[in-house]
Amino acid sequence: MAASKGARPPTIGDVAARAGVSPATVSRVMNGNTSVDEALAQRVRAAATELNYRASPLARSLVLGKTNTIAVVVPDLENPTFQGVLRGLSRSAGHDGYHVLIADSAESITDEQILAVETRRRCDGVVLCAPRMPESDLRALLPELQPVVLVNRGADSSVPTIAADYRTALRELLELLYDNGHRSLMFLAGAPQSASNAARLAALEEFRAARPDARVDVVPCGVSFGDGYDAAGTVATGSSTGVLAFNDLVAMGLMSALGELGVRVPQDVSVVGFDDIQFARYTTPPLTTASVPVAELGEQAWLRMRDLLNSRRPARPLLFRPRIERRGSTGPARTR
Amino acid sequence: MAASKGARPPTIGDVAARAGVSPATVSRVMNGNTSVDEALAQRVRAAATELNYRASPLARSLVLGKTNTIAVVVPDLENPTFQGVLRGLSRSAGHDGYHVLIADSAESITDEQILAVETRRRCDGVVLCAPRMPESDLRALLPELQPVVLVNRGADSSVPTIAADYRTALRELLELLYDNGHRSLMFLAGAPQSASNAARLAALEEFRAARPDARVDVVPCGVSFGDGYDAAGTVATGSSTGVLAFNDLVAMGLMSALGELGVRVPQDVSVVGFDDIQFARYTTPPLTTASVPVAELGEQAWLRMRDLLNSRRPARPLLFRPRIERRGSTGPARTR
DNA sequence: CTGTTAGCGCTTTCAG
DNA sequence: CTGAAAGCGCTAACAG
Repeated sequence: MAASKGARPPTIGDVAARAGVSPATVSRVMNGNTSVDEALAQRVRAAATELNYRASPLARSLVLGKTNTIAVVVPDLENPTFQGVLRGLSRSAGHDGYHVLIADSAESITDEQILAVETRRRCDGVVLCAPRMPESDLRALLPELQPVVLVNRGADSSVPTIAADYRTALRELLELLYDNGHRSLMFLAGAPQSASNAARLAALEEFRAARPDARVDVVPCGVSFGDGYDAAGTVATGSSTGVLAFNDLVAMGLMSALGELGVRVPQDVSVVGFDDIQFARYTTPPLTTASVPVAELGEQAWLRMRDLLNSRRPARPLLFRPRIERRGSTGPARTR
Repeated sequence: MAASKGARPPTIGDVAARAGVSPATVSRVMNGNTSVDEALAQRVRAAATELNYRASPLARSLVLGKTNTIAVVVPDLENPTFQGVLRGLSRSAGHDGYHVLIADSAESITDEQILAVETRRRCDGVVLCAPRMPESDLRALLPELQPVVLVNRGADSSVPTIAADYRTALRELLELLYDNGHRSLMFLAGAPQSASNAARLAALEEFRAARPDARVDVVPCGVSFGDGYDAAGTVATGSSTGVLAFNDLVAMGLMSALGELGVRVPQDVSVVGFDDIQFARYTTPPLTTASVPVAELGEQAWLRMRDLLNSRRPARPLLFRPRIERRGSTGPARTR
């Protein structure tokens, strides 16, 4: 048996002693350096196995100058988007032998920066999801964080970016409603300072320019289920026949409250969401939405990070084009 | 300005040189050791600020023998339960200045153990969520992982455990249906080997013993939306008036498919879920379920871990009693 | 091919 | 109160 009670883990010295060689030789064997006599190598491996030896990642990291760990900082672990990014990132990084340190800033924008810097020092790079961080703060932060990959948020071209094309997707959702005869639309906006909200507003502008006969009201709302629920009154009393929720959560909250108010979807009002979270296809009616492949975002973020870590030039910035999922929550416009 | 292009981070030596003191003194100042002359301390702090110096966590960890990091290993980051545990854990550990390393075993039971051991070495302890790991493997693993906290799974009393009381909660759901006149019940079972499935089956046994006039069929199903969806046929053609889904996901999938089949909930069949995930209250009809405070599970896991790390005797094992949320998906039994 | 030596960046006796 | 020196566990020249 190896480890007994409270025993400190065996060191490379222990293995060396047991195998009757120097620590350097043990190191060579453990790292697959072939320039070691096979007989010796055998002895070393045997000793290592008997002692259940594993090199201390800490010590290796210190001398190698790399931790084999990356950090991901997210504003909110409760948000399905970041959960998906984390999942994709964690899986693909793990696949390449990398570990993931997670930093949840709990929406605190000030903490976020400190957190990012502090976390950065414990690992080899950081994947940053910071949709609300002011542009200027971000610029100041980025150099300190390198290597860094940005998710769902642009910067100068010096830092790799993975993002979903919120603008184009919302534009397509607007067109979908328009094609169904809707001329009076309502957009339930998310966090005013967020990058993805800005992208959506840009889509609105494009749409207004292209479709002067349509009208789109912007109503401040929020990003959560409850926010959508609370917006039902505004929707019910308004004259819009089509509502674009900031995301699926908002759309689901809205539909739920609409149902209680006796407003029928899609007969009375069409509703579209955004993200295509796991539950969107199972609401009643199933939600029309733009499908954002969040796990792939995370996966691609890792691929970029991996390039950076290997001092390869990272692949070009990726702008995922969400797929429009047309389901039961949208239908022809009805005169109200 | 401090850091310029590609500059390596300043070391304690750099600060010492700039302040005209020894590294030891810098160390003392940075660690709040008061036995340093205030004038010197000022100079050191000034130098540190100018250089934007921060002690390398890596080097500190090596010499201090602690990383200020814990790991959490989960079988699946897609599962809302583990997402919640992670969230609660991350927030509360972060609050105490600890970092969280995440290991997603992607349901691979073999990898899980290797992953756990490997991850353990990079940090000070691990919170283990391993509902499917065979008992014997777990016992063998635990000593290597110490300090360790177990979530939703018991072990000998030597290791702190946080769990939800699945048995009692399912028992209460069974009684709820019984009290509504249901005598023919169906349980859609989850992963056969999982600890929480076993707890639910135990509840079934209790119920059968206490209510001999009721009948409960166990149907293998699964844990996901799709699994519930696929079970609708069995439910629709069966004679049960009440269905207990393994969890909310399954219940939602089931209700969705039931709707398509023209089976009304709760008029034709009552459905209960389990977990009370964020969306459960917004399904149509809203889902009756047992509310498991997943984030609190994570939070309490951290509290236990913190005790362990400070070599305090951890607080007693915690068994969260889920709260029954009675909503619209359950009603009086109907003769079928 | 293998051992010796010198660090990685920090903390901590131990002297002075 | 402060500095010199040793060492956390490992790897990477550099000799032999």
